[in-house]
Amino acid sequence: MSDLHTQFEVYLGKHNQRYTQQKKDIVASIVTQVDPFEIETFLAQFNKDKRKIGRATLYRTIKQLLDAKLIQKIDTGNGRVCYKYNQELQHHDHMICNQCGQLYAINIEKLSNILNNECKAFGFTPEYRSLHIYGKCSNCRTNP
Amino acid sequence: MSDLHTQFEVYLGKHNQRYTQQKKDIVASIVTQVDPFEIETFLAQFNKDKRKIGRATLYRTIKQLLDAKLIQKIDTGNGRVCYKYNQELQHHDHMICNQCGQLYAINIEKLSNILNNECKAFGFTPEYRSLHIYGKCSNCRTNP
DNA sequence: ATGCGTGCAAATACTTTGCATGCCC
DNA sequence: GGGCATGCAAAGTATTTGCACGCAT
Repeated sequence: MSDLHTQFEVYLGKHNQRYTQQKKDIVASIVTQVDPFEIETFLAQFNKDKRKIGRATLYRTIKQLLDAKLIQKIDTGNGRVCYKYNQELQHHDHMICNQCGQLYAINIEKLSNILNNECKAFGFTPEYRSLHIYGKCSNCRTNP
Repeated sequence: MSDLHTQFEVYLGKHNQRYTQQKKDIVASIVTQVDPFEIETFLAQFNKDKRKIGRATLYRTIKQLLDAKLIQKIDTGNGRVCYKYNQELQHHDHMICNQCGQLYAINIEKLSNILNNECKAFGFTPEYRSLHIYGKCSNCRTNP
């Protein structure tokens, strides 16, 4: 049983929603997707091997997974959209190279404390964060 | 002359694109938009007062502004999309309430230093960042 | 039996593109 | 005059929704 299953089950439980067979199938398929996937491709591939599933159901499940922050929506900027399994839920901090597009996960110890304090001072209760730093990685700086 | 004009002009110059009257009009209108705006609303409002502008031109300009990181695309998650002027290019830090969707800008002094140091240690040259903290704002916590 | 979840199809929203025309260098 | 930018309309893509039906409690 992969983590995604468990995490999604917890989420659904909290929201009084059922973990149906369709949702289980979708999740099982998502964990096998290494790269970001598009809805139509996913659907086609899914309906070829497995029991059929409706587009609406997929979108509804995707929406819940997004809400649970278990997957991520990626807007490619050319009118296409894809979704990606958020493998490391604990690492929301990333450096992204503007040149080669490579994504590096970082883990800044002190950050959580600082941010929690800031939020507290504001009366805001933090639950989740996403930090993206864009720039140039060492590779691209030395071999432009 | 607002900053956005200048910054966009620089961007267009770098990319050998012209800063046409239409683009100037669009930019002039964007800087007056306090809140995130939707394309259709923007277009309707625009074409009421000012010289007419085509939807395609707006989208093409929006794309360039996005690429220049001068505006930001926001996916509300209910099938609607809006765009927002990145007022303070230095301030990308926001708290976003998961319940009411309200966006609060924050300014954490120490953050830039810490992040710069982290990146430096990694050989990464930072240029721009976006920090989003999701949670619950004080309003929604007291009036759920 | 009740109610949530599903699947279909239609509706809606968003974005890009081909092409003719216009404008700037 | 050449070439990029615009505007229109149409095409393409993405996502939501109404409704009837099914399945689990």
